This record gives sequence, C-alpha cells and structure tokens, in this order.
Amino acid sequence: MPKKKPRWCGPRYNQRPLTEVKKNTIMNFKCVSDLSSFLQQQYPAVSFPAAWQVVGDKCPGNMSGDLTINCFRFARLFRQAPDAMAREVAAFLAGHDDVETAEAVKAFVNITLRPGAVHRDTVADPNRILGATIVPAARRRRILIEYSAPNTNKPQHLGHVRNNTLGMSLAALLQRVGHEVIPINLVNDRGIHICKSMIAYQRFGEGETPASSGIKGDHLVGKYYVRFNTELKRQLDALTQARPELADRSDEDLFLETELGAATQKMLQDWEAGVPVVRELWQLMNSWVFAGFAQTYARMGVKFAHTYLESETYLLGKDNILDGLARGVFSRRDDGAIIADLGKLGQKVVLRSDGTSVYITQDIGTTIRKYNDYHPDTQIWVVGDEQIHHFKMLFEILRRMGFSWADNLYHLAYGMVNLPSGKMKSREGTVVDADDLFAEMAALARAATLERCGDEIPADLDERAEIIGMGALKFMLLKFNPKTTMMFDPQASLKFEGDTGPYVQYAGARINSIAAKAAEKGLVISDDVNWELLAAPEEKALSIMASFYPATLAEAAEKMDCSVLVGYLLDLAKAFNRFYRECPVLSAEDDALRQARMQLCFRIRDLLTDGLNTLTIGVPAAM
RNA sequence: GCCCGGGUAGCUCAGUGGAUAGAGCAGAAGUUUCCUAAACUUUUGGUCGGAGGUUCAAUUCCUCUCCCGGGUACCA
Repeated sequence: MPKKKPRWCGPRYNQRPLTEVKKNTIMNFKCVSDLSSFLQQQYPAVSFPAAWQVVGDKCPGNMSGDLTINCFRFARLFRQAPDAMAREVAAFLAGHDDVETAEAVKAFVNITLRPGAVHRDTVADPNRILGATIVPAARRRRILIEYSAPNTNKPQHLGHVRNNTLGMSLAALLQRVGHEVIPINLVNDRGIHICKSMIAYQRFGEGETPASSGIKGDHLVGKYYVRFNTELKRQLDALTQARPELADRSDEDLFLETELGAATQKMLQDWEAGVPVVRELWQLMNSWVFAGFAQTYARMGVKFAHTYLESETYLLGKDNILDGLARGVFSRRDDGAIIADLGKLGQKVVLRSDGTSVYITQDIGTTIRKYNDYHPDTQIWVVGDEQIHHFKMLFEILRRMGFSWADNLYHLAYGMVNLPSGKMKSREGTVVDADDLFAEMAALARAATLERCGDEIPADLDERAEIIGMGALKFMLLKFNPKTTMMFDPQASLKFEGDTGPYVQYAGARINSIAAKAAEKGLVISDDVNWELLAAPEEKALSIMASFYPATLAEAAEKMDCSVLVGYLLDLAKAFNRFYRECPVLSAEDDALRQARMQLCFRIRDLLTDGLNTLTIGVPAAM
C-alpha cells in the first residue's frame, strides 16, 4: 500500500521525523536550540511538528567546522530553497555569541564554535551527559529477557558465547537506559539428546566422575555425547552393510533400527515414566553439567534472575491448546492432530495426533508461564535466526489466543558464527569450545601484558589478563550487528590492536595512568576549570564526540543493538587517543591548562567506563 | 517453488535520500629527550552484485534479475 504524502511535503525530503534521535546527532548545543527558536519566531505561519527542533551533526572531517546543519532537512518546511535557507541560518549563527564562524556551503552550514561554548554544552557539567535521561519514565518497561538456553548434553561453544554475550549486554543496555530487566535462562535438560550421553555413560563410563577424572562436568558429559555418536555411526554402518536395501535411508530414519537408538528411545520413555535408575543417573549427570555451566557463566559474568528447566515446563501448553480448540482458535484435522491455520505463515500442528506436545506447544505454555510469573510488559528471546519463522508463528498463535501482551513479544534473532574453515559442526568436531576460548584469550592478554610491563610484574596480572581477554572477546562479538552471520577468525581475533575492546580499554588505562601520576606528583585536582583554554581541535572534537553518548545509548536500546554502542566507543577512544597525542596533560604549559585537560580526561574516562560496563566489559586499572 | 536475511576496498565489517562512501586488518612510509607505541600520522586500494524506475539528489526507496545463507516438520 503506497503511503500518502503530505501535500506540502511534495518530494521525500522531510518525511523523516525531525526529532529522531540518532547516533552522531547533537541536540544540546545552545546555538542550535537558539536557532530553532529563532526560526520559529521568524516563521509564525509555519505549522511546526510537535517538539520540532533543528538538529546538528558532527562536521565531516573534510570540512572545517565543529558542527554542521543540514538545511535540506527542513528547507521545505519553510518553503525555502535549501541554499537560501542555509544562508539565512548562517547569518543568524554568525551573530550568535557562541559562534566563531558560520559558513554556508551549498545547503549546509558549517559552524565553528567558541571553545568555551563547546565544553560548556558538553563535558563541563559531569551530570549533563552521564546523567541524561534516556528513556522517560512514561516509556519505561518491565522486560523479561531469555537467553543462553543451553542443552545439558555438552559444553558450551562459540555459538553459545555469542548468545550469552548478546543477551547479557542487551539486558545491561536496557537496564542502563532505565528499563526494569529480568534476565532468565531456560535450560533444555531433558529429551532424547540428553539420553544419548546417559546411555553412552552407562555403557562406557566405568564410574568416571568430574572428581575422579579432573574433567569439568559439562565437558565430561560432552565426552560421552561424542562417544555415543561414534558408537551410533558404527552401528549404522554395520546395519546398512548387513541390509543394503536400507542404504539410501537417512541416519535419522534408521535411528530406531539400531540397537543403540532403540535403547536410547527406551531410556527416554523410562525417564518420562520416572524409572528411578534413569532419573538418578539423569540427576547425577545434569548436576555435573550445571556445575560446569556455573563456572562458564561466572567467568563471563552471566547472571539470571531465574533459571527455568525444561524438565519442569515441557508438559505445559497442552491445556492451553485444548482451551484454544474449544474457543475455535485451533481446529482438529481429520487425522486427529490439532492445528493452527495461520494464513500467510502456514498451518502449524500444535498438538500431535497422539496427543503429545511439539516444540511450539511447550513454547506456548512456557511463554504464558513466564508472563504469569513476572507480568512483564515485554518478553525478549535471544535465539538464532533459524528460528525466525517459529517465533512468528508463536507470537501469532498467542495473539489469536487473545493475550493482550502478545503484541509485545520480540525475537532478537542473531546470525550464526562461522569459522574460516566454514560452519561450526559439533559432530565434525569443528566447534570452538567456550572454556578453551576464554583461557586462550586470557593467556594472550597475559603474555601481551608481560611483554610490555618489563621487569615490574603487576600484582594483579591474572585479573588484568582476564578483564582484557574477556573484554576483547565480548567486544569482538558485539561489534557485529546481531543479525549478521559473522566470521570468527581465531588468528585475527586474538590480536589486541585496531577496532578491539583492548583499544577502548587502553584509552581508559591511559587516563588512569594520568590520574595516578597526578596523585604521585601531589597535584590538586580542581573543579574550578576554565574551559575556554581547551581550544585545540582535538579537545573540541573530543567534547563533541562525548556529547553523542546519550543519543547513542538511546539508539542502541531502541534498536536492541549493542553494536551501535561499540562503534561509538571506538570513535570516542579514537578521539581521545588523538587528543592524548597532541595535547600534553601533566606537562601542559601552565596549571590552568593542566587542570582543564585533566578534567576533560576524567569526564572521558567516566564515559568509556560507563559504556564498556554497559556492554558488560570491565576496564583494567592499568595495561 | 514460496518466505526471510545478506551481496559495499584484497579480508572482516560499518554506514547513509544529500557535501569527495568509511573503519580495522593486510600492503607502503613515518612518529618515542615529552602523561603507557595495545598509540598516532601519511599512503595504496571502490562501477556500494546487475538492470530499470521514483527524485533537484539513490549505494540508501520501488520493481525486475543474478549469486550466497537460513527457513519452509506431528525435530528442537
């Protein structure tokens, strides 16, 4: 359906809301808001949209100026030619107290601000940026976010690490902007795949335990999962050799034909029947896995308000389906299966003809359970993009069942992680193990730290290496837009240069070092700062970059995309490193300048720290 | 077949209806008597998959088309 355009609007400029909050958008400079007021006074006949404001952008590097006003954006509103609009804007700004020069170039006005005005409107008041309200009270929500959702048959790998990182950082981000966030996990602790490790352990385990073997619990169980698959392969090969007519049938098709497969199936039935031996083994092995996961989570900093177990929720949903059937939401097919006819999304079986659940049955039940437990305004699932269709159907079904909250369900779909060698495949052993990866990152960070610290080995070496290694890993995973199918190159990822977490951490560490040196020299830090002194282009650029922080948080939260924040922190760190290079702080020419630069540094450090913490990344005291 | 992503520098990825499309890595050349060189500076490198259309302006929006990935289960 074609959108109707407002008549005065004609062509498409100006259809974008003028108040839109975007990264690299400045709205808090006095001269810009004065410009807005001025224009409204000059053109009383114009009907302005609510909360209309001129927005400034950062001036591109190839132009001279601090800020730029793009007059294409609003020239139409005033029925003016863009260039003429620019000249009018430039004339006003040129006469403004805060402005050194304002130059109209085509439809743009490039503004060079007085240094004092730049800093006054940005970093001078420490609360102005960090304390900015991101989401107004009226729009704050109670948000339930489910992520991680591991299976208890094997240890976590890089794919889980991406999920965990995305989930915990999104939770932290949403909380940072003012929402109430409840992070939860739903562990898949039952089912045929769990029985696979159990069967293999029963047959080949010989009583091995994490304690006796020294193997972390989840890895130990994973070892038997692998063992199961090799054993199954052996049986499948034997089967097709003995009965060549089966050769063209798939492995899954032949699963129950094998002795091992049949035994696994039997074990699942025994589990459901509550056979004590099976339940005990299940309890035991799951307890090993949970202990292992707890370590992995602790190392990443993952925390949940609650962990749901599928063994406790897998029977949910059936009653809801039957209820929906009675109310005409679903229908019964000739073969007895209960289906939902979802139109464009297709037909979906929601209860099998034998009355048992399918995946979506459980999800319906669990979603309702989660709603009843927490009454959130919004539920978010961090789940891979191969389940996009599943979630669309789930949401549509809940909508049809009449749940008013079903419009506020959101699937954060993220792409797979590939390796240079191709896809990660558990069966082919090409997965990158989470714990190994953490250890490797920390070891590299440790080596790099040792290399640069000389003879003085820091007392907190291991802790520092952990913060840097984990920071590098998380940052790398968050740098990509969640939906991109990303490539993880182990070699390249283990570097700490360029667009990396350590680059940002390093900027913070440099400021820490300045603070430490200042204390050593007994310098008094004064709050009484003459910001006019910070007139270097690097100083102005740094403050202007700092001012984007609230808008960046807003955009990241709105899009539920931490990569927006990652990109910003890289820009901010880069602006700081340029400043650091050009503007000596402790050895500044005089005390007034030194004080001003120190204060600027501390404001930037606060932002870097807050930003990294919002990504669940720490900042080491020194690097 | 149908549905959903994606195709931008050698590689990995940003980005946008507006000024000369960016970053990191890789390649080339520099910077340390001075607060940390995990840094900084300069430089090489692009028909933004292809073709039409809308627009004053398209890499960005629309249509068609070609390639890649995923989905399309009484699997999870």
